[in-house]
Amino acid sequence: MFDRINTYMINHANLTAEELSYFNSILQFKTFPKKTILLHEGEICNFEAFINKGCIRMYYIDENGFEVTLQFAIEDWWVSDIASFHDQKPSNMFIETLEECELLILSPQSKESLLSHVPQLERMFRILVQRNLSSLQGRLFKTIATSAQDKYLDFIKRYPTIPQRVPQHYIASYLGISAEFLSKVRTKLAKK
Amino acid sequence: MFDRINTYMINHANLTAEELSYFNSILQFKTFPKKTILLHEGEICNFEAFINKGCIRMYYIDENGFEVTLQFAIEDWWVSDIASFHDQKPSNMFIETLEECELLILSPQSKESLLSHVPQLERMFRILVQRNLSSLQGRLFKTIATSAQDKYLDFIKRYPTIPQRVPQHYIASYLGISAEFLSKVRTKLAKK
DNA sequence: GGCCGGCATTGAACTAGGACAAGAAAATCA
DNA sequence: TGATTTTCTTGTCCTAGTTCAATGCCGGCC
Repeated sequence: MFDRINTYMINHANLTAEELSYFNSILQFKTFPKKTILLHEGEICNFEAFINKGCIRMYYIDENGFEVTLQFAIEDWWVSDIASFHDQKPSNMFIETLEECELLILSPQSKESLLSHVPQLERMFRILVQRNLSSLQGRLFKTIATSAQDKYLDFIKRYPTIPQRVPQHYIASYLGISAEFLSKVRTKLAKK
Repeated sequence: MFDRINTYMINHANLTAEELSYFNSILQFKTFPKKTILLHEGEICNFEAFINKGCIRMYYIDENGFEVTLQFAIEDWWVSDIASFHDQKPSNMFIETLEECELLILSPQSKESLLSHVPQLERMFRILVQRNLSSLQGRLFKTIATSAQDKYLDFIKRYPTIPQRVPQHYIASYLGISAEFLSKVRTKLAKK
């Protein structure tokens, strides 16, 4: 149950055996069926979840029902709306399972106590957020500067396993193009 | 010289008088003329700079010379390519002054020693990055989901002082639209 | 096995925004 | 002050991507 996350922790921080077992003790293990909405717009996000198994999507919806996928997340990723989690304010995104999921969950209180017991994890979480920020910066650039085709090619290169796991129209909504146009891009690519 | 940053620090962390003066002691004060490139693509970013005075732009350029402005920053902002700064790896962005600037600078070493002397600042920097991440998430959404006009209106609402300080075509490159089209959007808005 | 709902494809008509070009206006500087 | 460079505007034509609608497809479920 903790294999995956412990391997992860060993690679991302160096904790003593006691620290690691304390960490494990405060995690809550939960499973969720496919298509469960873990966070609704307007709710406060009270989890920071490590994906032990499964696939999750974070997305926004505007007034007209237009969806933008912010992120897909699979095994070994942390998922949360950090702004909402951290400031305990209503989120403006949705988080939804795309497959049956096994999650290891930190609540705001357990994270708080984790950080006070193991202060060096402050650093790991900071780095996690930094990485996230930096890759989002790069993505914004590509979203603005490149064609639909290049975005798609870049996507399958960066996330080669995702297309097998999630419906294609969600990928379109990640790339910021319509599902129909993604289909056209793909058939054009296939002809080469 | 330290007024502005000390006010900032008092609002964002609570340090003792000694900690604050230690903090001041490791900052390096520097001024730069307008249009100085502080960081070139390919270089390692070795500063995290607090803007005491002036205005700065961070941007990407693609192979065809197409520019995307990632961020404008003015007084009270921190500016850096954190990924490059933190991992000491080449940056893929540019950072440039748009006005004459007064900066208070942390080097990687001084930040390191700052964090080991005043570990609670780890938290302040993490929160800074989190805020940044969260606002970038919102921006990506708007970039994809809204029209040029709405993006522009949103921009002047969020950053009302920026349009007076920076050339309009840079704003266009922030919004992800052409300078010409921004001009058309503006004349259309002016007619109402 | 048949039906149903989500998903992908394709085509035709349309549009937001881009590219280019040429001036006008404003800022910079000697 | 005038000269030069940078910025902004306006018009025309063009295209990448959208919207809408129709069709087919696959997988799940009774």
